[in-house]
Amino acid sequence: MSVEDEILRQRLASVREIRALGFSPYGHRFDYTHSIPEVLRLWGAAGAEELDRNRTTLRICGRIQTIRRMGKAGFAHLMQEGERLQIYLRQDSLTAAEFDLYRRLLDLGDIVGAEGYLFRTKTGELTLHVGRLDFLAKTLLNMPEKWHGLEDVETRYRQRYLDLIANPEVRRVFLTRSRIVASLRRQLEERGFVEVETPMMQPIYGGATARPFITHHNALDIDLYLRIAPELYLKRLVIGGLERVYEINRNFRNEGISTQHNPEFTMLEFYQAYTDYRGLMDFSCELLRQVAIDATGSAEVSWQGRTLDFGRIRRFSLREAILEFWRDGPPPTMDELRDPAWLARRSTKASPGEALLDVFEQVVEERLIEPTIIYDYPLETSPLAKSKPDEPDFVERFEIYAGGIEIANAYTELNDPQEQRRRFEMQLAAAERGDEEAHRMDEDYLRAMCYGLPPTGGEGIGIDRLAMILTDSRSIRDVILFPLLRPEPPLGLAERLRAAEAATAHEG
RNA sequence: GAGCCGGUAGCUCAGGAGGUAGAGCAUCUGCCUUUUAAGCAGAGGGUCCUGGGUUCGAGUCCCAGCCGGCUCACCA
Repeated sequence: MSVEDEILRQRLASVREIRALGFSPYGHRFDYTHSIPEVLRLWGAAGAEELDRNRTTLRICGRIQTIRRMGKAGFAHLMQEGERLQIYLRQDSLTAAEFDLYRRLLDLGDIVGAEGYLFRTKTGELTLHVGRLDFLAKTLLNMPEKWHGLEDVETRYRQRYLDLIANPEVRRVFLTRSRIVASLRRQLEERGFVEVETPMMQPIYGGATARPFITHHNALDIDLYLRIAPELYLKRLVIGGLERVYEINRNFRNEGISTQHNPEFTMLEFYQAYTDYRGLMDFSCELLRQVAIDATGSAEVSWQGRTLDFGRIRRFSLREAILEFWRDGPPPTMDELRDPAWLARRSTKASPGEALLDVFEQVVEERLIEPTIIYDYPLETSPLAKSKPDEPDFVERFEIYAGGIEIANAYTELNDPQEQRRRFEMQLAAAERGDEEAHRMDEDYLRAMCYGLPPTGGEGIGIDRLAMILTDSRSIRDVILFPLLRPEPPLGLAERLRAAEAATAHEG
């Protein structure tokens, strides 16, 4: 018999004994007077005499993290909400059943409730002297090892609950992620933005360049696409008079998986009527500075051994950045960056604009460690952005980089329907040349634009990537609770549970 | 999709010139009423990822595959 099956049988035998002693192995409501973090906050600094003088009865609960049995007494640590408190149990303070429960039937990972009073041990640790012990939930499988936690990356992702139990820093990462989202919501709400939800299943996908997931609706007998972006729906809402809207939700892109890409990822998109990309740059700087403070306590964030200052976000135009960050010999001149022949020598891309962006991505992108705004992008790569009045081959668009990755993309929205029609037609031509990711013609969106989209600025912020930066995480999987993995083969657990149940039933 | 690295007990990991598989934690038994990586004494536990091949003999060498990680490509 394998170790796991042996443990399974032992634990199921314990379940029967716990019941026989009058406890419930899968308990019931437990009204604790204080959570463990509350206990630590209230009494963490209280001295031994003070605790003895003001002896109060508390009820606490949590998962058993360590247990040290010493004959007629012993200690355990209970873990709740990421913090732990020691409890002390002794034979002469408990009923026979309670002591038996503690002595023979508690395993690491079990969830218990305890009532008692606080004291300090010889070594000074705050500890609950238990007068009543309650059983709340049994663990049937071995918990991860206590010294090293859970290291196996695959298990950490597949069984995130174990990761959260065993690795306190993982818990902190996801709490920080939650604070990031809360901070963004609060800041947007304070400025009058309205949160909305737009379709995830779309008949025509758009708003980004990516391959989609396709699904099927049976009753309507139509294929639908999981959205690659909410952009076109949010702008319809701006047309409808929701002048400040935002959505924080999932996008789905049928592309490769990497440390920076998960097929489903979370995006904040917000639109503000009557502003432009300059206005959004200023807003973004405030937004990111405050998010950094709310998430980490400081606008200066440590990332992979460097310090990123979200209080001072640099700004370069795309072409300035190429000159600034050029490392491969003497930098080109601004005239060369404007010269299609020069660009064609530097990139295999079809058009000068695409080639310029290609050069930027080769030369600059990974060097943008410090938070940086890059603005003024080539028109060809931005089918939904308004062009610059004085430079029609470029659009009023910027991206924000930090840690060498793109975390935001924003532009002044194109609001001329005839120009939008021409851009769609350019995309169709690209699609005919074989560009799988080219934008589709979206006449329904064109119709909406024909009713008048006010001058508007719109921005998307990649929440997962922002969370990576603000939690010092190297992989997007470390900030997504359940990243996509290939499915596991069948576990055979139901069969093992059935066998163990049959075996212990015979013993009983 | 390509390259590199990895997969040994429930967990964390050693080991391996080819010759019956190791530690710590966890589990079980015994002792222990202020311990805290509790301690002490003993015991059980393995498809060394899978399938082929070479060999008297493969966990170790070779090939293929599976799963994962990293890098690159695509992308945000």
